[in-house]
Amino acid sequence: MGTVAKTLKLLNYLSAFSPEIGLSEFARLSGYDKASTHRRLSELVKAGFLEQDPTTKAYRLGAAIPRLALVREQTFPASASAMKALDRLFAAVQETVHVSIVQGTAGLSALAHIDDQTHGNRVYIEPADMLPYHATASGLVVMAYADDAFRDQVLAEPLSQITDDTSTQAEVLQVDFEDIRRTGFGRSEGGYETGIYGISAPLFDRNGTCCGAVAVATPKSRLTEQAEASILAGLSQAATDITVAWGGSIPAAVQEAWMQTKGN
Amino acid sequence: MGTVAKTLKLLNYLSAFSPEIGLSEFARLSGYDKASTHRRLSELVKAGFLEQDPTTKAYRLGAAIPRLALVREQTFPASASAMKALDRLFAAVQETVHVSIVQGTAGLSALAHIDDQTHGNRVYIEPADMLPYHATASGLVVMAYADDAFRDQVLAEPLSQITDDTSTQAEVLQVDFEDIRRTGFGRSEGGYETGIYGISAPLFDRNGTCCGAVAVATPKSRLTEQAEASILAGLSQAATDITVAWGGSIPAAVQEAWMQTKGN
DNA sequence: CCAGTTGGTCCAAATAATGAACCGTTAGGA
DNA sequence: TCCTAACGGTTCATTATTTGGACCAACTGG
Repeated sequence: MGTVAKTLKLLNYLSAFSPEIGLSEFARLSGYDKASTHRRLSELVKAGFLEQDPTTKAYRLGAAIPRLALVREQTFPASASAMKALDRLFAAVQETVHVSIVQGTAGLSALAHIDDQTHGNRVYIEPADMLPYHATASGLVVMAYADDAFRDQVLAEPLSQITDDTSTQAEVLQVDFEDIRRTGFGRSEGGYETGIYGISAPLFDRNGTCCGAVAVATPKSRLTEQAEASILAGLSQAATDITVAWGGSIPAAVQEAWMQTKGN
Repeated sequence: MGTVAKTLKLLNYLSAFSPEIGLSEFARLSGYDKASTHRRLSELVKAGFLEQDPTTKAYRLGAAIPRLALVREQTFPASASAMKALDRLFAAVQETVHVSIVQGTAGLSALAHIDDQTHGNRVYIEPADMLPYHATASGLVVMAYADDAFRDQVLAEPLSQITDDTSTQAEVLQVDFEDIRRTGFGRSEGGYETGIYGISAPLFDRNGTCCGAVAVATPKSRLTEQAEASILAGLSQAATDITVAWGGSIPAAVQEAWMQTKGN
């Protein structure tokens, strides 16, 4: 692994749950010594990717981040266009919805979300949280439409048991992937949070690669047949809208799968 | 310069004007050979900071960027809180307004902006664009309140002549800085764009460091005495609001300077 | 068909990263 | 009060990585 990769990996330890981390903690998390870790952190600070609290000495994400995000969003308004489609989807299903994008083999991260505010029993999405591929509807649908090399790489690493219902065996997941490819929708029943049912549809970039997913999360109790039909229709519409807005197109195989599934 | 710094510098060549750059162009811009540049770009792609168009082979900002931006914005909602203050400022002055933050010695970058839509003759802000310290009202006010080491570092590099009215002599700027510290407001008359008058106020972080600026840009023709008084009042209010929202506070010296200036 | 461009690769030489041991400081406990 | 253990940070001989000239294949315009 190159020096740059080791250095940038440090940024991944920062999250909404631990937005500030000190030197020793970084060293422990990364498995490197304090000297190397300190030099790496200093370089990230110099580049504006981190900034250091002068009193607590802890490191947090720096000013270069929002700048680069603006450049990307202005060039390629992924977030804005996703939000428009999410608005429509939310209006149709009245449940928590979100769009997430592939972050290498590490997982998916939520790019945009609308939280259900109407029901008492609702699902929250933690934005910028890394979602595991094997335990979420979004992750499963991305895996199902990813190329073999990517899938093998993800499955090669140990799959964490997040809830009692998480599938951690590659063989079981392979069967799930076939189901997903047949229906065009990903599903996860309590694999990430107990009692939460997730349904997802894949997003494709201009190269035809599956680069993310749009998903609805709902307590299983509210998932009537009628609600599910509305969710499936909304998801395929949203996935198409977002994919087109991103310059891609839905593969014919996926469109056919959707037609068949919704026809039932 | 460390390998990481050289690698991350590549990201700075991407902007709203050239959102995609190829290998040879990167090598030319960075002054390094193609072999090293290629390895660096590949590492950034692996880390998700860049992605490569498989047909044109050009590199653009990757999916890791929006994720980190969300983490930062969720931890520390700089953009959201700035936007609230900008809304009020815009309502008061009815001219193009923006908030920009320090990006090391490279310049300032716009974090949020509201463009004037009402007038025929209006000023546009290019978000995520790097604003030079010596040629903008925002840059000048930051320089005036920066520590000597930072100011010397910026002035040590050659100052580009952007318009005919740009001041490029350090001695002239030093006088400007004294004016700014006396009034509490930065000013630039056509230094960045001919005919545009900029007025700015400094923002301070929790360490008391000047970390950005809020500014109003207007055609000089609309800058009546009355309009200017309204702008100065709006700017000091907005600067205070944003600084407080960011966990900082306006130094007493700046508050006094504002009082005196507005009292005239 | 050539000259000049593009993206990308190879490998010996040059350079930068590494980490055990170290320092100064702070915080808590006996 | 002392003692211990944590913290952030630094030093420097050892070690591993980066570097860049030369090279290749592919494409483009004359």
